[in-house]
Order: sequence, then C-alpha cells, then structure tokens
Amino acid sequence: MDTVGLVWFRRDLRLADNPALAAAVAGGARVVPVYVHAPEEEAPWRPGAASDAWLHRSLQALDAALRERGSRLVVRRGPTLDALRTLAAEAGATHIYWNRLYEPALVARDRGVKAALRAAGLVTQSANAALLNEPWAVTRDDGAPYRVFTPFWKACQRAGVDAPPAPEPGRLTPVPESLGGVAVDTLRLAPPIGWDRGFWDAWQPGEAGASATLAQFLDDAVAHYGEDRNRPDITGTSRLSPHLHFGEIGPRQLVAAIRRHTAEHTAAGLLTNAEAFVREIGWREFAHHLLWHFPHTPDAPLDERFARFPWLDDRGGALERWQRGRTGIPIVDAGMRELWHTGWMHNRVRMIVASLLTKNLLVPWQEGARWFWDTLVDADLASNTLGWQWTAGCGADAAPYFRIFNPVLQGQRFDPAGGYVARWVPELAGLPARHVHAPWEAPASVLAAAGVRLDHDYPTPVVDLQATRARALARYASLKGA
DNA sequence: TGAAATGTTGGGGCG
DNA sequence: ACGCCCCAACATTTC
Repeated sequence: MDTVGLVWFRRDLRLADNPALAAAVAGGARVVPVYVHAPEEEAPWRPGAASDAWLHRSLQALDAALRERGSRLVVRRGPTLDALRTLAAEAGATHIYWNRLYEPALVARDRGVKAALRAAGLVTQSANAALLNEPWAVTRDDGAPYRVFTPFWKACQRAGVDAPPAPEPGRLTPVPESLGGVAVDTLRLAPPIGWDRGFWDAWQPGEAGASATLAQFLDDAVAHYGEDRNRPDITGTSRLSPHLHFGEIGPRQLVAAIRRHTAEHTAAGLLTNAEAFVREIGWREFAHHLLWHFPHTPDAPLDERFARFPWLDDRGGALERWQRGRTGIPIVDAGMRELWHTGWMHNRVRMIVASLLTKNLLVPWQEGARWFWDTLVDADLASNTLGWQWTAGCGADAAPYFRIFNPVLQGQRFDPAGGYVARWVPELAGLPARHVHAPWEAPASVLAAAGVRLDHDYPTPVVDLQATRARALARYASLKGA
C-alpha cells in the first residue's frame, strides 16, 4: 500500500461501475479522488447554466458519498494539467486514472494532458465508463463509421451490449489532511439569483438520485415504455438523461438492471417494452459514435448541402417567442416552459418544438441547439447534435426534410386530454380537450367560457402552420440535386 | 420517430 | 334488381 493514485473524476460522478476507480483500488493504491474545474477547456461548448446548476449538486453528492466510505473529493481549479501535476506532486502520486470522454475539445485536451503527465514520469490509465462500446470499436465491414442507426445497432449487438458493470469499491483509504482544495460553492456553479429553484422538486442530482430514478422507472413505467414514452402528460420515460450525462449511472448498469428485471418479472409485453428502452440507449451510443467520427457536426451540418440552406434572415422576434414559450401554439409553449422551469423537456416535445423552429420558423438548427445547450440539465453535445440535425434533416439517418410535424395533430395524438398543456400553459387550462391544442380555431363562446381572450391572455400563433409548411417544402425543393 | 393529397374499396341509401 | 352516388375507411403516393 505504498503507491498513491489520483482518480480524476470528470463526468463519471459515481462510485459503482466506475472502472477508473475500480482500477485504482485493484492496483492497491491509496486513492485520492479529484475534480478539476476548467470549463474554458470545453470551448466552444463550455457547459451551460442549467448544466452547471446540476453539476454543483452532483459534486456535493459525490463528495458526500466518498465521505461515507472514509474518503473525500479534492476540488481544484484548472488549467487541468497544472492542477493534476501539482496535486500528484503534493500527494506523492505515481498513477492517474480516469474515464474517457468523447467531445472533440475534451479528446484533444485529454490527449495533451496524458502526454504531458507521461513525460513527467506518471503512469496514466484511462477506461470506458460511458458507453457500451467505444465509438471506434464498431464500424462497417469497410472500416467506415455507420451513418444509419439500424445497422449500427445490429453491429453493436453483435459486438455485445452486456459487459458487466465494474465492481463497486468498499471502504476507501482516507485522503491526507494536507491535500487542500476549494469548496464546491466557490466554483460559482449554482445560479446566484436562484432561478433554478423549480428544478429541485423534479430532480435529485447524484448517484443515489440516479439509482432511485432507475428503480422507480423499473417499477412504474418500463412495462409500458413502448407506448407511454411518447406521452408528455404522464411519466412514461425514465428521466435518467441528466444522470447519464454526468455519469451518475452508466449504460452498463442500465442494461444489467433491465436484464435482471425482465428475468424476475413476467408482465405481458415486458420484454418488448424493455427492449424498446435498451434501443434508446442504443441511440445514445449512436450519437457518441457520430460525434467521435464527425467532430465538426456540433456546428456544421453533416449533409454539406445544408451549408447553403436558405434560412430566414429576418426572423422578426420569432426565436425569442419560441425561447420564452410565447409562440401561441400550445404544445410548443408547454414544452418551452417545461424546459425553462425544470431544465428538461419530454423527448417527443423536443421533436415538436425543434420542427417548428427549423421548418415553420426557418431558424437555423444551431440556434435551437444553443438554447437547449444553455437550458437543459441533460445537455449533452453528442445527443443534442444528433437530435437537432435529425430534426433539421441534415444529419445521419435524418428525418427527410419534408417530414414536418403538425404541432396541433401531435398535441392531439400524444396529449389527448390536454393535461400537459394545462400544466405548463395554465392560461389555457379552462379549455376543453378538443380545443386546447388549437385555441385560435375554438368558437368564441368556448373561449369566453374558458376565460381566454386571444392576444390578451394568450397569443395567436406566431406563424400560419399551413403556409409555413408550404414555404419549407419549397425551400427544400431548392436543395434537391444541389 | 409525419402530414396531406390522392387513390381504392365496399357498404348502404336511393331512384 | 340494378346502377348510381356518397362517403367512410383504408391504402398509396407525394411532398
């Protein structure tokens, strides 16, 4: 027990299934857990405000979990390389362990850090905590990356998606008092004016919160996941996305838990529904695969023809109305307000609001991606990029551009009783279900009875859905064959 | 993980 | 009985 190993936490903020931590423990080292705060090293995609608010609490939760095992989290400020070198010298560490990340800026940063640490005589060891398969481990027979989900996912399953989680450590060695750090509070991650107040009714950041959320999903929702995942008015999804983003739980743990659950329960259709959930984990894998192989895609369309797409120049405040949930289209405004208040939006609604922004409003998808980046607690460069390029029709396996959502029909189909709209757009709560998704078409008597004065209590639509659909189709036609 | 237009089919009302 | 029309229901095509 002579050696000392740093375990450099990044977005793997858990003790279970943490292969870097497990490797340090298995190597017999005295473990010094460290987090280095250096958001500028993630530019041009440094984490947004909602993400920071989550991180603040997740770091506190990690520190608490480490203390329960006799250790603690040492928090330092970047630059990362300086911080790690200094701490290694102070602690007498010979080894540094971490789990890999896949965003372009971090891949480059980590490569440099690794080379410099090795040059300084330290042993470095990285591992995979975030993915079922590494992005480079699954390729087509000709060696090229996949661009279509279904063949990608088949290849993943051939490669195996059932790797067992890494062993959970028991009691850890104490961190010497002499190793100082800064308090999490001083990183100024939490918003000073408390606009995140509404977040924490819905969320419990940290590994314990992730486990509880998974347990609840297995108990309540997974058995109907195939259908109910599209319903924003009920809890039909896992709501694990922020926990996954920060690595408070990992995909290997999810697959293992699903397998265990389906082996122990026999509800009708459970296997099919559970597999639908595993497939969604597959989409997360696909997003990381794409970002690794096409690192320019957070900023530029994968389909180069879209570099010349005629987005609208004069947007007349439409982007701002979309951001603030004042488009006059109820399902869209409900989603944008859910996002603002909770830092999260149901995935079906993300597609609907993204379709409106990129197709009906003709705002470049990058504007939507940036807004999501700053407001989502689960903002993830890989998933965000895939989602926006998919909607805009310029990405891998993208929706054909002419696949334009009608938010009224989507609302009627997936929020049939209007409960989701009533919750987030309370000024429309008095409208009967059959009118709540298109108040501008409701008879005057119905509006009066519900106490809704259009353009007073609630806006009329920012655009005509039929006309802007036709406009989008015309612009798409201009791209064809280009 | 679309929507809307267009085409097809078959039952039922009716002269 | 028969042809005709209407239209809902479903399928196919187009964007």
